[in-house]
Amino acid sequence: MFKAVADHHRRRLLDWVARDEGQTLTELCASMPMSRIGVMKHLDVLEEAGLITTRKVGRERLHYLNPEPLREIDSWLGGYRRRWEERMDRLEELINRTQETERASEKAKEKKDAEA
Amino acid sequence: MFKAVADHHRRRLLDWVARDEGQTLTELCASMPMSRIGVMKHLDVLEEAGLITTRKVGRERLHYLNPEPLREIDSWLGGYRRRWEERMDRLEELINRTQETERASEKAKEKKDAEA
DNA sequence: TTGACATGTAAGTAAATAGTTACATATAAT
DNA sequence: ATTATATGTAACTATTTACTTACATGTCAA
Repeated sequence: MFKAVADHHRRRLLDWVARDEGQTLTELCASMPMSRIGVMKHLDVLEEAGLITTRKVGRERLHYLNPEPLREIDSWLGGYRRRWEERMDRLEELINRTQETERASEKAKEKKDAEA
Repeated sequence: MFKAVADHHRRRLLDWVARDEGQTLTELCASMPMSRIGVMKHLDVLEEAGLITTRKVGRERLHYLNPEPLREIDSWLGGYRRRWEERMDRLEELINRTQETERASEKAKEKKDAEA
């Protein structure tokens, strides 16, 4: 599943399906820079991963999104979300400290200017 | 980058690095079911993707986490998070309706029992 | 029913991936 | 100085991936 969305072509396809559900194969092909078969195979991979479902209507195949499996990625990411927030906090703190230093040296300069 | 974490061995390695930063190559190897070179190559991929950084100290190489690039995955996922919550809501609603129906038929049964 | 259109299957290919063994180098410890 | 430890590099192999072209089937529409 992770591998299914690791490919940027497949992510684009999934985004496309999500934006407008019920598209046919040929409609989806139009947005991709490759042969119909290539697109079909990517869609097969997405379906295999459970990220899209298909329904056959007459001679065409319609594609629908199933976002469910993506929760797995989300929950894996969960543990790391904390980490980059921590980093962000540290960075913010650093910026604050830098600004304090700047303010301090500015004040010193003002004082010096006043003395002169 | 997506491809770097698409592999479950690499995800495990990354989790391992995250849990205890500053581990050496051989320490990390201990947790993996493959040769040292195999592990090294996976770590190289993770480093290439910017997910870990390394520092050489003496004869050993220490590994540190950099969670930053994972934000890209998080933000890509963002658009879909809404989707599965919607689905969840619909499901909940369905459950509520079902329970109402059950309550209704239960009441009907009570009434019938009372009549009898 | 015949032609056009949408999809499906088979088979082949070039390149990337995931792993290996064998050997080389650099540093620490005795 | 020698030996053991930690890492690095090279070269090779098997499998998977990401495509392709050529052909087959199924369905709509005139």
